[in-house]
Amino acid sequence: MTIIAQRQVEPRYDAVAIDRKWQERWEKDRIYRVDDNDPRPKWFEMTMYPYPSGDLHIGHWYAMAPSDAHARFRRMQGYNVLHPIGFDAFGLPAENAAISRGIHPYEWTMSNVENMRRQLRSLGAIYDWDREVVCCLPEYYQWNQWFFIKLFEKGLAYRAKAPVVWCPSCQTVLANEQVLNGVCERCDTPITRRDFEQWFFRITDYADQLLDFDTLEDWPDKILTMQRNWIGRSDGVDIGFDISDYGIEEREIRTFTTRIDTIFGVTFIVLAPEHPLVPQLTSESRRAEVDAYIDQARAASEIDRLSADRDKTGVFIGAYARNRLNNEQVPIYVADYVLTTYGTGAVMGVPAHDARDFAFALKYRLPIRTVIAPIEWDGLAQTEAYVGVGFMTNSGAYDGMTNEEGSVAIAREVERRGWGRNTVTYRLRDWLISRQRYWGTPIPMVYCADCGVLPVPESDLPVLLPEDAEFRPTGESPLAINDSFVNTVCPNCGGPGRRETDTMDTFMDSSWYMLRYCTPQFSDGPYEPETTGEWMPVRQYTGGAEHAVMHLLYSRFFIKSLRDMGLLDIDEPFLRLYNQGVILGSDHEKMSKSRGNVVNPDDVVGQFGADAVRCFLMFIGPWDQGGPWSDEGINGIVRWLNRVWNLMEHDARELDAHPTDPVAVRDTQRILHQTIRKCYDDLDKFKFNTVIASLMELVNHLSHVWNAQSVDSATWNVSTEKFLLMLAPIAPHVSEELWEIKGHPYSIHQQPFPTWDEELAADEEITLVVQVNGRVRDRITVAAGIGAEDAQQLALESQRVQAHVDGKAVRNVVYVPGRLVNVVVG
RNA sequence: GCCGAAGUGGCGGAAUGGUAGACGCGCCGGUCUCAAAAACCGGUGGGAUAAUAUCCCGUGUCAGUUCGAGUCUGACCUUCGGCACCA
Repeated sequence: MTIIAQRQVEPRYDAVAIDRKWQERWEKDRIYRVDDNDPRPKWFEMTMYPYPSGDLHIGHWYAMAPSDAHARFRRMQGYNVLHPIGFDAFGLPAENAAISRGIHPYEWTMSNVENMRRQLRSLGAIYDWDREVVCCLPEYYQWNQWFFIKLFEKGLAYRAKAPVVWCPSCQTVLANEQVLNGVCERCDTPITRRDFEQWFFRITDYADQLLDFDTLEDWPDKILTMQRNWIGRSDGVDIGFDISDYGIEEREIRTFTTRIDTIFGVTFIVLAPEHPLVPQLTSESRRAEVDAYIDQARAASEIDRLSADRDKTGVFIGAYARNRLNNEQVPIYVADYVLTTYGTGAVMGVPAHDARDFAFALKYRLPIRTVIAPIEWDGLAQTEAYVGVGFMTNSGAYDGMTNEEGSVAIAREVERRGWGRNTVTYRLRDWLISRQRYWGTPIPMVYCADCGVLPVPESDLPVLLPEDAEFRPTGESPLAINDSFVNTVCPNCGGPGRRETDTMDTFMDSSWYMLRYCTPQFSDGPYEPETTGEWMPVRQYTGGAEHAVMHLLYSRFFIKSLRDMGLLDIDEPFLRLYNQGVILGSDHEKMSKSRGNVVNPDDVVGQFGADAVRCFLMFIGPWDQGGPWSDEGINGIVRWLNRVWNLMEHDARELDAHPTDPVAVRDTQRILHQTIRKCYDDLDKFKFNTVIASLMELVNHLSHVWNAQSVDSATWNVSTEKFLLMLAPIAPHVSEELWEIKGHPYSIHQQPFPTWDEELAADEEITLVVQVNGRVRDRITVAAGIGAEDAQQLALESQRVQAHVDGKAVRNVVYVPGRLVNVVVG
């Protein structure tokens, strides 16, 4: 034990026994069971479900405890609240654990789920366990398959070649996280890329709809910005450069540009290394060099390739393309800063007006021709790319126009001549669904030599994941070597067929799990439409900001596609979103075993009880900012709950033996009602840290009046009762126990949240700050409703103000009602 | 690199453009005790000063807007998060 641990404050009540007592009682009485037919308005509040990694981390508590407090608050506001929990149970870690420990992924996952269920129960949350969703079970994943087929039938699922990261030594596909500095994490072999036929969802068909956030009620601006940037809509022109001289099928290279106004400045063309025209256009004398370059480029990650810091590299392929606007022949290069996944995979190089092209031209000594003249241009050679506005120059008939005018005019001309067209490009790419792995939902498709690619008939679902599959890396996709799985019959002709052996991305599971929570036992479809329609959309979603662009975009796409298939009549899955931050170790670093700063929730809950841990996590700081755990800091919360316990144990009748001070009664009343108002507002906004701070202030005040015996028992009883109700959502066990001790009827969690009276919360007197030239010089106590003239007069009469005015002329007096007077002199 | 966020006492943090540092930790002093812990009471940004009088400085840096800036604007510095097969 460390010195700090010895100084730990202990609860003065048996926290563990109270936790257990009430968790069992609530379970027995099923007070958190959610009834679809409850007449109160429905409120669906979800927190992102956890991956069953093994043990509940304090980070899970940080995500779950405050969201439970918020959901409890909504319950106390009179809503029928659905606040469910489940497990995101497919995924790579189960397979890694299986490989390293020889346990089947199913067993590893389900034993983790079992353990985490127990740990999650210790939170004392309002989860209705009858609605738990575990998505690696066939009852769940069969509907992934059902949805996949629906999307396929709708034309939203298609197959195309796509590169995967490949380890040539292990002969297996790697996830990005299995690659460390360009080598395989298992065997240190440099990685390569291979093209596989894989399944995609056409999320790009929904790009513009996904950019429309109008029907969302409250999402953080930063998430909207990240989604907007991720989708990356660019308006520009798709324009062809003529290559008809080469006698190949393609007669032009299609490029995409947002700066068609700079087309007269094109001095080269760059193709992505993966561009299909590269092998066809490369001259024989350049082929060896080009091929070597492509091999090297394909090993690099996209992040590296796009890095502007990195030296631009490329190779001339020995071919030229003609710029139709000025009939110039420009050289064609292959370079890895151009990506095949964006635009057309080819760009026109305009070094004078694009920073990347400028760096490239400098390196390969390509001409740099200014075609947009900056205002007050000195005509000298450029030392960097000029991306601003200006006048068209060196641009034939367009010279003298502003570049905005030139842009419109050139685009019109290009379109008229049939050389190109106005178009929109997105950075967003289609959603790659296929994973060459075992532990996921089998993709329900069959390949027949005669009939082609066919979906498994609905009546044959689910396509079960075979239990006996070899999931260790062998160079093949795990399901591909399982003959009894692969071999099937064609659903069309009855002849031999082969099953698809890839599984689905786990983001498929999380794209619709909110629907399953509404009617989790329903067996005739993924969800029962009527009840689900009553709960959906989710009114409040909480989770980490790391899901800003993938999960949250995929589920939005999913719901919109279901709507368009007539399966559910809503536009968005989540109306409000709140992102909690990250809990750090007490050393302010991310928690990790190697740093030794990991906090085990079972340990601290066993020592202080669930409520102290819940409250401390909420008290650390603003929930969206995260913050460091502190072994010393939790003492403050334990001490506070002890003080609360003390106060609640007092016998209020003792107060009536002493004279009552009307000022103390009025102060108590006012502070109580101000606290209710503050808690109500701040709980609504997830500002738990200030909720607890204001409850502490109320407790401090109640301690003072108890010590002074200055209020009557009625005032005391009203105050303590309302205090406990405000404590209930954040500390459900202690508040329930004290509620019982004070003789109130079970359960505190079925009571409404207290309301405040504005008149009782109002201040009669306020402190008016008096400034001279913006510096505080005096504070005067005045009636709350004081008028401007009286306030200004009082301020000017102040001795301290007079000393600073010091005979100088008063030029202005600013009065902010209820706040301050600022006397401006000089 | 691109995109996003954040910088306030010894520490976590509070503050509709209007008293900077609420609340808590820690620390200091006191009460209680044989003693310690716990508990309770009081103090606690820095500096000048005999002073709880008064004055000056103070919210990453430098400018700006304003009667008034932690808060708004611009530039810069630092730290953190995401970047499409971790989920």
